[in-house]
Amino acid sequence: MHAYRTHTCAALGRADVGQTVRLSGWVHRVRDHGGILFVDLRDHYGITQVLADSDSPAFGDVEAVRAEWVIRIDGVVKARDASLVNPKIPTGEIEVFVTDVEVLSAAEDLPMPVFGDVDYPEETRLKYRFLDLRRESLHDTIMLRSRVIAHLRAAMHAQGFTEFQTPILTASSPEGARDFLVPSRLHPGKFYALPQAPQQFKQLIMVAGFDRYFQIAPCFRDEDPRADRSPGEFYQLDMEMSFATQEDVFQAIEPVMRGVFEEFGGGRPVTPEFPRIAYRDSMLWFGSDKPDLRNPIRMQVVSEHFRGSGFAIFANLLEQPGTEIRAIPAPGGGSRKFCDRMNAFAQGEGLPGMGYIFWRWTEWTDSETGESYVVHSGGQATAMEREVKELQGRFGINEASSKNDWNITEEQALEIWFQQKGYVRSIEAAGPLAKNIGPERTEAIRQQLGLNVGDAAFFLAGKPSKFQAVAGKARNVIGRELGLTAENRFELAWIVDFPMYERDEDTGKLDFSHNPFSMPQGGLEALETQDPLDVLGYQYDIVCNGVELSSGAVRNHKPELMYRAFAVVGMDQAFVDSHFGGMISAFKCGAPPHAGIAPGVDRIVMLLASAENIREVIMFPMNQRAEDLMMGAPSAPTSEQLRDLGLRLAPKA
RNA sequence: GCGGUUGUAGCUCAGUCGGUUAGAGUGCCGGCCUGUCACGCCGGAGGUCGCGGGUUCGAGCCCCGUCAACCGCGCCA
Repeated sequence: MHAYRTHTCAALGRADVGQTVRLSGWVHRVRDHGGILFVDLRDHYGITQVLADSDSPAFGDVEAVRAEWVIRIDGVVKARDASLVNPKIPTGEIEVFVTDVEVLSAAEDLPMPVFGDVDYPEETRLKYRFLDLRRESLHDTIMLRSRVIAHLRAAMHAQGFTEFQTPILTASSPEGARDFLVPSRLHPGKFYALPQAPQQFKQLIMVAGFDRYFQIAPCFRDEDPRADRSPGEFYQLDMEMSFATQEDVFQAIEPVMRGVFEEFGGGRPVTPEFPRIAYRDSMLWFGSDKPDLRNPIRMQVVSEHFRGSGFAIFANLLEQPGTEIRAIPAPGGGSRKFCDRMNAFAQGEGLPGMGYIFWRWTEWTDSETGESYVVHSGGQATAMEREVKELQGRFGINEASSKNDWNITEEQALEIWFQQKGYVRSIEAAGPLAKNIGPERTEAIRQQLGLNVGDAAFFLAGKPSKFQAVAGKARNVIGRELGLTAENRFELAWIVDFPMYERDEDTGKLDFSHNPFSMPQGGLEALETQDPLDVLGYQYDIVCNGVELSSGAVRNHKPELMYRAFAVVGMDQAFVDSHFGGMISAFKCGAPPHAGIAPGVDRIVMLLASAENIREVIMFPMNQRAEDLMMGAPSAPTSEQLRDLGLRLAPKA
C-alpha cells in the first residue's frame, strides 16, 4: 500500500464500498458526538467524511486531531444509509470507517480558519497566504487562472503561434512607465531594467523570421497599484505576427478571447462579434476609451440647443473655442431626487455640477373648461388613496370602476378614466435648465435624445477634455442605479484609431499617446502633412465590461518613418539610435511588416472570477504598498551585497 | 505626494448621549453526547479598545498628532 494514499479525497463512491483504503489530507472539520466522531478530510480534490466510534482501535487518536492537522487514515469504505447521504459533496454517498490514523503534521491554532466563507482582512490573508490559498474560493480562482492560461496556450499553438521566452534582465524599454532597476555587479554603477513588456524582443523575433510568436509574459512596471493593477508585475498573453495587418491580428486574437470567456465564463453571454469603436467615438459616447458596453447609455453633443439660449452659463461658454455641451440620457431617471443625487455626484468629482432636465406629464386638463387635476406618482400609498377617494367623490365613480378586475394600479386606472372623459395631458420638461431655455429647445433636446416621460438627461459643458472623464463615471453610475447595465454578461469591443500624439495640458508639449513603435495611419505622408494631433495610429485595444484588457498595434518597421515619428515629439535621430539602436539596426537588415497585441491575463481572470481586486487572482500578490508581507519583501540589503554592487545608500532626505 | 474609509478577544463584529466590572458569534480549554455534515448542550480561559498626547470628575466614544491596512487621485494601459 502507498505510504500516504490509495485514493484522493474526491475519489471514493458507491462502487468502492467494502474496500480498504488509505487517505491523506487536512482535517477540515471535526464533529465530536462523544461515542462517535466525524472528520471531514480535505485535499486538493475534495472532501471525504471519515468516522470512528469506540469499536475503532484508532478512536482515541482521532479524538485528538484538530482543524488543519494533516493526517493519514486507513479504513473501510462504507455506504451511507439513504437518510444519511450528503448531496452537497460528490463523495456524500459513502464514508470511511477509520481503523488507523497517523498524524503527519499537527497544526497550532490558526490565525485564519480555512473552513467557512468569511471575509478576513487583507493583511491577515496576505501574511498567511498559504492558508488563504487552502480556502475554497481562492483555491478555485487560482485553479481557474491555471486553466485559463492552459487554454490560451493551446489556442495560440492551434493557430501556429510558437512560445518563446524573452529576457528578464534587460535594458530599459519605452512603454512609458517607471522601470524596475537591477544593479549590475560586473558593471558597477550600471543597471539592468526589468521589461515593462517584451516589446522590442518580440519585434526582433519577427525580424528573425519566426513569423508568429506568443508568450505568457511577465511584465514589470514600477508604478503605484490600484485595485485592478498589481504592484510591480503582471502577466500578458503577448503575441506578434509577421506580414500582418490590423485585421489579421483581430482575426487571430478575437476567437481566442471570445473562446476563453465562453469556456470559463460560466455560461454568461459573450459578444459574438466584437464591435469596432473609434477612439473619438468612444470618448464622445461613453466618456472613456474603455467603455462598459453592458450599459446602453450613449452621450451626445447637444451644443446647438444651448447656443444663444436663455441659459447664460452654457450660452457664454459656447462662445469660447473648443467648448461643447454634451448630454447623458438617463432613461427612467426622471425624478428630481435622482437628478439631484447625480448632480451631487458630479460635484463630488470636482465639477461645478451637472445641469439636468427631466420629463413628466402635465396635469390632466379639461380641454373645454381648462380645469386640471394632479395625479402624483411615486407618492405615499395613503396619499394616493386619498386622491382616488376624492376624485371618486367628485366625479361619482365607484370603487369597481376605478379598481376593476384587471391588475392595474390606481394611477393607471385614473389614466384610463381621464382619457375616457376626454381630459388631455402633455409632456412637460422640468428642472432648472428647462426653465431657462424654454419649451421649444427642451422639446428638441428630448427628440434628439429619444427620451420620454419618466426620463432625464444630464448636461456637461466646457472643454470635453475637462469633463469627459467625470461624464464617463456618471454614465456608469446612472446605468447602474437605474438598472440599465446588464449584469452577468461579457461585452467585448475593439477600440480602434487611437491618436498617435497628444498634447500635455500643462506643458503644451506633444507626446506619444500610446506606444511610440506604432505605425501611423497614412505613413510618412501623414506625419509630414497633417496636424500631429490628427494623425491616427494603427493602434487598438480590447475592452470588456469597462476594463481595458489589451493593447496592441501595427508596428512601425521602417527606420526613416521611425525617425520622423520621434521628430514630431522633439526627439532627434541620435536619441532614437541611442535608445532603440538594436531595433533600428534590425529594421535596416530586412524587417517584415508586423503587428501584435498583448491581452492582460490577470484582468481576464478577474472578469471571469468576478473578482473586485486583482489580488484575488494572483497566487502570491503584494499589498497596496508593494510589500510581500509573507516573504518580507522588499528588504534591506546586507553591507556585503552593497559592496559587491558598488552601491551606497543615500541617507533619507 | 494628496484625499477618503477602517483599526475593540486568536478570528468576524456589536458597543446607544461621554458614565459602574467592554459584549456576542466563532475558535481554544474542560465536561456531557453513537449519525453528524455550520452537530447540539453546560462551564471556563482569553482585552494595553492600533499607538502617543489632550479635554473631562470620568474617554472604546470628543479633540490633536502618529502608525498601519484598504480604496481613490496623481502615476500607469
